[in-house]
Amino acid sequence: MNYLFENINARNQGKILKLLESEYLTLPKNVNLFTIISSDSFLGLVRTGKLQIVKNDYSGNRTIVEDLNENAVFGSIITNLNSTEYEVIAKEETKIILIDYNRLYQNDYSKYEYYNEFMKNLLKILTDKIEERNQRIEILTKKTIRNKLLEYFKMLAKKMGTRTLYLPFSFTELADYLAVDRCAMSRELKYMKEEGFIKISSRRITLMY
Amino acid sequence: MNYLFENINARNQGKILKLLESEYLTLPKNVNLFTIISSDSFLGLVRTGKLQIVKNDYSGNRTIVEDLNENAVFGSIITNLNSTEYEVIAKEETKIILIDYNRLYQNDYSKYEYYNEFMKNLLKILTDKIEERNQRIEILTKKTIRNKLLEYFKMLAKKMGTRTLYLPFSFTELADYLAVDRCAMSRELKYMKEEGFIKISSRRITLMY
DNA sequence: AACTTAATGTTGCAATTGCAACATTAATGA
DNA sequence: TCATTAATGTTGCAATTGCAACATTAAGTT
Repeated sequence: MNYLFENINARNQGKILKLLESEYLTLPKNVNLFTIISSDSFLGLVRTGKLQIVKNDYSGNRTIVEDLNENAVFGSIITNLNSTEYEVIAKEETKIILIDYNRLYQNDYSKYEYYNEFMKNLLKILTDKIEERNQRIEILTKKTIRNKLLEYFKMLAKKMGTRTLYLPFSFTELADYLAVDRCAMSRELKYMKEEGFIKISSRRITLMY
Repeated sequence: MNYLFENINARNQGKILKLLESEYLTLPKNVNLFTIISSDSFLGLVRTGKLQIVKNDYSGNRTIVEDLNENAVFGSIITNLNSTEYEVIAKEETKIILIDYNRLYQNDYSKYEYYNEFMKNLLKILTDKIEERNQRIEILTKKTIRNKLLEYFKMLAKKMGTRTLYLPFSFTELADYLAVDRCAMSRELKYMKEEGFIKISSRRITLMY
């Protein structure tokens, strides 16, 4: 995964963080970031731990918008957090850095040679995010649960380079990701097993085609 | 819409374009960019005209991936074009600039004060693209055609600030965008009209709720 | 270990949808 | 203008799906 401070030494990292008025924060497990801060105009970086961006819509549904691990970048620049519907939850104790992103645009830092490197890194990260979204759209565009599953498996298998893949999340979360009813998905997976298309043992799935 | 050369004067624009080994191209109407060039590692900018990125999948389906108007930015940085499945078609005579995007990452241009501005602009554009994708995902995640339509209308109405909105594309394309069967969508729109939810006259839609 | 909560599996049934086939209207171009 | 192509509208029907309700198993907590 691309890292925001790739090719920037510790000293210059420090300078950038100071320049951008960033702050360090430690989120205890299960705590929502917005119970600690109120602004959403930041660019966040996960230093250690895991976060989850969760949306609670008006009808009480809870959806995972994004899973964030070490080095992941988040914030309104990527996902609109500008609404009380969103929570940023620490899945375990998590250390983050928050950068005031208005400052990214306000000033001209071109005199600092390392700042350009930083911008290039950020660019790569955003490109990855777009790719991620495109992939999900590609999947959501399929018309049947089976085709969504197959597209998703294909993508994972390609990423891993094998016909055996490990789901990065639970079946409940997978159903969410594919935007289908969990029970209907469970049924479809059963059919696919019965037809010999796939083998499943817990989160390991083997493609037989 | 954000523009790649916002706040950069013509002279510096020229310098950037030279620095990045960009080239000018004019695409005649209905011509596919990839019949003219073969590389896909460019960052494209539409100067005048209209482009459409179209995907032809293995089963012969043709989908519009993206509509690009004046000042729009495109390329593999945003949509993966690395496959013969994709076409970049000019809907009318279109003038574009192609920038070799490997050069964006390879060199350090921080000594050029305007380059930083350019990177900031690019950042904003990518942020917009992510937002666009997030919006579509939000819509595709709805489980019924009606809810997809309502979410889409809501979004458009919000953008326009009125309860009357103009579809930016045809119903056939809308069905594509929502990833539903056109006929089924047409039926659902009929029901919504009958129930007094909306009024439709050609591409103008009025929300009655 | 005992308890609680979350995840998974299963199924009947009604609602929604895709598909196919066709009619009608609008847009395009020679 | 006339012809051709594209877009839209309509509907029956079968397939797919969401929903609800419940059983079972796994995971997490004290």
